[in-house]
Amino acid sequence: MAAARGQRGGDRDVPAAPNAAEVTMPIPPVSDTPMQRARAIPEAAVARLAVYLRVLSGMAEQGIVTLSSEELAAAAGVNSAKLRKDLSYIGSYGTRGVGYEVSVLVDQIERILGLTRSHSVAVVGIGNLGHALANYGGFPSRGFPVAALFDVDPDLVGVPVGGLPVSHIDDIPKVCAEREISIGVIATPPAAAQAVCDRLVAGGVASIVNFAPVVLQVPDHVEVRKVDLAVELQILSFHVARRADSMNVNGSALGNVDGVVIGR
Amino acid sequence: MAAARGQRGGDRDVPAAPNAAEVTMPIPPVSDTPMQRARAIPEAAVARLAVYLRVLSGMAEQGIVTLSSEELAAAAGVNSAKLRKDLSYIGSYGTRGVGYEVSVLVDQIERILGLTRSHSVAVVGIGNLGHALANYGGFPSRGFPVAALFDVDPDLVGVPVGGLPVSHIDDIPKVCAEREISIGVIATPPAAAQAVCDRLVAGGVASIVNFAPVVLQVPDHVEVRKVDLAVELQILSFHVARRADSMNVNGSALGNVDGVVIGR
DNA sequence: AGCCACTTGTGAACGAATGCACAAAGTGGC
DNA sequence: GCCACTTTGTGCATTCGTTCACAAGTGGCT
Ligand SMILES: NC(=O)c1ccc[n+]([C@@H]2O[C@H](COP(=O)([O-])OP(=O)(O)OC[C@H]3O[C@@H](n4cnc5c(N)ncnc54)[C@H](O)[C@@H]3O)[C@@H](O)[C@H]2O)c1
Ligand SMILES: NC(=O)c1ccc[n+]([C@@H]2O[C@H](COP(=O)([O-])OP(=O)(O)OC[C@H]3O[C@@H](n4cnc5c(N)ncnc54)[C@H](O)[C@@H]3O)[C@@H](O)[C@H]2O)c1
Repeated sequence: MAAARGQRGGDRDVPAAPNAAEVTMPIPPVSDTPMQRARAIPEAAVARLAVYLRVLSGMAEQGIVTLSSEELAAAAGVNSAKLRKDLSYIGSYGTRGVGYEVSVLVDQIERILGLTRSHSVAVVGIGNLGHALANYGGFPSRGFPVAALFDVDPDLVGVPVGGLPVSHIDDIPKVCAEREISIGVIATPPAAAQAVCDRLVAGGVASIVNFAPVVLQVPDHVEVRKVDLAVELQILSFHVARRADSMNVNGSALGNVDGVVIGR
Repeated sequence: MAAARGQRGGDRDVPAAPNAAEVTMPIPPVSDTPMQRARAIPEAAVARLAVYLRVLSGMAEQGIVTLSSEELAAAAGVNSAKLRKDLSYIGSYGTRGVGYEVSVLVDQIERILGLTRSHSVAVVGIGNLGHALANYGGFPSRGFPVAALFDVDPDLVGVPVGGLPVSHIDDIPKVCAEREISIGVIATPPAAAQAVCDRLVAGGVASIVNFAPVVLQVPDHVEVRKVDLAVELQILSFHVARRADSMNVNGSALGNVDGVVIGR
C-alpha cells in the first residue's frame, strides 16, 4: 500500500541531516533577524503549552489577571523551572518581580500553536467512539469545528449525528477538499484504519489522530498522533507490577513463571 | 510536607527524591542514590513494549513463528536498533542469526507489563464517552475487564450498560474495594473530575486514566495518565502552523534541510 | 534615592533516550 | 571443521529534555 518507505535495509544510513531540529551554532549570528520566530520548540514543550493554555483560560474566566510562574506551574502540575523554560521558547512576556499577565500568555500561546485560525476536523467511523466525538462540544469551542463525518455503513450515511450528516467514505477525498479539512480522526475498527488513512491522505489531510490500535504507515509529510487506550492501561499495569515487585524485596529474581496467560 | 515555602531554589511538589540541600553548596550534592538498584526500564520503552506486544499478537494469529528485529521494527513503526534495545531491557530472548520467536516475546512482554494477571477497571461518568468505553470489547479481551460503572445521574444508576449495571458514585469506595478495582477511568465533565478522582483514591485505586481536560492532584502513590484529545489536536495545529511558516520563508538557509518534522 | 523582597529568563550541569556500528553468537553449506 | 552469512545485543557518541541556580530586572517602601 502506501509508503514503501522503510523496508529497505539501509534507507536510514544516510547520515545526512536527519532531523536537525535546531542547528544552533555555538556562535549565533549576533545580528539576529528581527522576525526570527519559530525557533525549534521541543516537542515535549509543545504538549505542555497546550496544557498551560487551558489552565490559563480557566484562570481568565475566574478573573485572574496576573500570576507567577510558581502559581501557574502548580496549577498545571509541573515544576516552575520547566514552566519558565517552556514559556521562554515562545518569547519573553513576563515581568520580573511580578509575573505574567494571563491574557498576554493566552494570546501568545495561541499564536504559537496556530490557533489563530480554526482547523476543520473530519471524523471517520461513526460507531461508539465516533458518536461521542461527533457530539463532543469541546472541540468546536476550541477552534476545531467538526466539519465532516464518514462511515461505510449505508444505514448511517445521510443520518445526522451531532447535527452533521454522515457521508460515505468513498467521498472522503472530495468532501475533505471541499470543506478544507485539515485534521482527520480515525475511529474505525483496526482492520479498516489503514485504508481510511490512505483516503484521508489522498484527500489532502496531513494531520491525523488515530484511535484504532494499529500502526499506520503514512508518507513523510503526514503527521499521525495515536491515542491508544490499551497502551495506557498496560503502562499502568507495568507500574503496578513494578510497585508490587519492589515490595517483596528478596525473591525478586524474576519470580514465578506461572503461565497464566491472559486471553489470546 | 512540601514545606519549604518559598524562595531558595525551587521547591517542587512533584515526586521527590533528591533532597535539595538547602544550603547553597559550591560542590554538587554528593550523589547518593544507591537505592536505585533495579535496572529500570525507560518509561518510553514501556510504552513501545505495549505496541510490540500488540503487533506480535497479530503476527501470532497469522501463524508467524519467528521474525527478525528488522521485521518487527517495521511493523511497529520504529527503527530496529531501538527495538532491539527495548527488548534487551527485558532480557535476551533472541537467537543471533535467526531472530525472535513470537510466542516467547509475547510471554516475556506480558510478564514484564504485569499482564499475567488481569486488572479490573472501573469507568466513572457514563455519558457519551463512558458508554463507548463500557461497550468496548478491546479491554476485556486484553486482560482489563470492566468490572464497575459509576455515574451521579439517578436515571442512569441501575441501568445496565454493556451488560453491567451502573452504580452510584457514592458507592465508589465500597464497590471498588469489593471488586478489587485496580484502574479507574474518569469520563466525567471536567468540573467533577477531581472529586471523582478523590473518591477513587479513597477506594484504594492507585492507577487512573483521565479523559477530563483538567490536571488532577493526587497523592504520590497514585499514578495518573491523561488522555487529552484537545491537546493532541493542538499539537497537530502547531505542526501545521510551523510547516506553513517554513514555506513562506524566503529561500534562506532553512530550505531543504529543515526536515523539522518532529513527530515523524 | 536607596534598599529589599520578589520573580523572570537562561546558561550550564545533569540525565534520559536515540541511533550507530560492530563484536559475538548462531545457522547452514560443504 | 571451517567458512560465509545473518542477526542479536550493547558500548558509545549524540541528541533531546529537565533541573539547578543565579544575574538581571521590577516594584514597593522608607
Ligand atoms: N469504544 C472505545 O471506547 C474505544 C476505546 C479505545 C479504542 N477504540 C478504537 O476505536 C475504534 C472505534 O471503536 P468503536 O467502539 O467506536 O467501534 P464501533 O464498532 O462501534 O464503530 C466502528 C464504526 O466504524 C465503521 N466502519 C467500519 N469499517 C469502516 C470503514 N472501512 N470506513 C469507515 N467506517 C467504517 C462502522 O460502520 C462503525 O460505525 C476501534 O478501532 C477501537 O479499537 C475504541
Ligand atoms: N465525548 C468525547 O468525545 C470527549 C473527547 C475528549 C474528552 N472528553 C471528555 O470526557 C469527559 C466526558 O465526556 P462526555 O462527552 O462523555 O460527557 P457527557 O456529558 O456525555 O457525560 C458525562 C457523564 O458524567 C456524568 N457525571 C456528571 N457529574 C458526575 C459526577 N460528579 N460523578 C460521576 N458522574 C458524573 C454525567 O451524568 C454524564 O453521564 C469530559 O470531561 C469531556 O471533556 C470527551
